[in-house]
Amino acid sequence: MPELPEVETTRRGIAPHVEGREITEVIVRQSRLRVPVPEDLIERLVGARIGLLARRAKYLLVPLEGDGGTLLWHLGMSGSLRIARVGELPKKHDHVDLVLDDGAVLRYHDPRRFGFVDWLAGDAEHDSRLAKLGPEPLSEAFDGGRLYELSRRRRMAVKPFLMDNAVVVGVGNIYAAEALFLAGIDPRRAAGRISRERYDRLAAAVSEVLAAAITQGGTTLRDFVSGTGEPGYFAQRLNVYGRDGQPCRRCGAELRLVTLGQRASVFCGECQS
DNA sequence: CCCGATTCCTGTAGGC
DNA sequence: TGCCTACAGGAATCGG
Repeated sequence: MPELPEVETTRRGIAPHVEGREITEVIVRQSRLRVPVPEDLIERLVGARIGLLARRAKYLLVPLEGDGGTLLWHLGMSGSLRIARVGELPKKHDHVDLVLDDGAVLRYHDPRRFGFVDWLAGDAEHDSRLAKLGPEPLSEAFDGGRLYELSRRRRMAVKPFLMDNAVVVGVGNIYAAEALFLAGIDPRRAAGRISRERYDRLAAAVSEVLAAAITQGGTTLRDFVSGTGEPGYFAQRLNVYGRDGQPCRRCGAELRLVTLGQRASVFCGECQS
């Protein structure tokens, strides 16, 4: 399931194949995604040239040179973008193709259709979905002080607090669980009752786990593959996510499973307090 | 304002 | 073997 490291891995994988290329054809096989594919997407894209790819939170930004606007792409939880070739037959759930002028095809696959591709006029930063996002977790704007200040007098559990995109972006269920384990914090603790020192450790753990996951090419649980088709290897490094009932890698205690904010949350009752 | 519940969707796993 | 159900989850939206 694509979180920030998987989106970044995708961006890096496809960028060399699409940047500077002209879009010659657009094929939409399924327009009913999380956000419907814009009806005028094809006419807006054909003939446009792709600029430098960017990422904001879990959104992939595909700028179109000149006044061509920007594609805002979200992979949802089962989406992937990969490079195919013209003539390669689409598989089930291959919803959108961007055919490029060198015969490459940027192909969007998404069984659960929680993702979407939308078109924005002009600068993406003004889009309402992006405007209210918190800082990037790997930027200097994100630190323990921010977590501490925003959490005062808030009673919600720290794990859903950490997954709030207004607090910090790109931290989904997998990496929230992993960061809390690394920081030794019980995911059930009220966000407003955690000390500044512990939030410093948590912010460092978030940055550490995300950077490590990007280095490993993301986490492949079932079917995530990068833009060039390789799986990610971070799954082997997971300490708690998906490991309930198994022994803690640090102390050997049996990992526990609770539900927080409607999300499965695994933690070690000994190492996290 | 805060926060929990609901919704979208389909592949997979587990029970019987 | 096959049918059925529960579950996975990002983020918008709704309601208390």
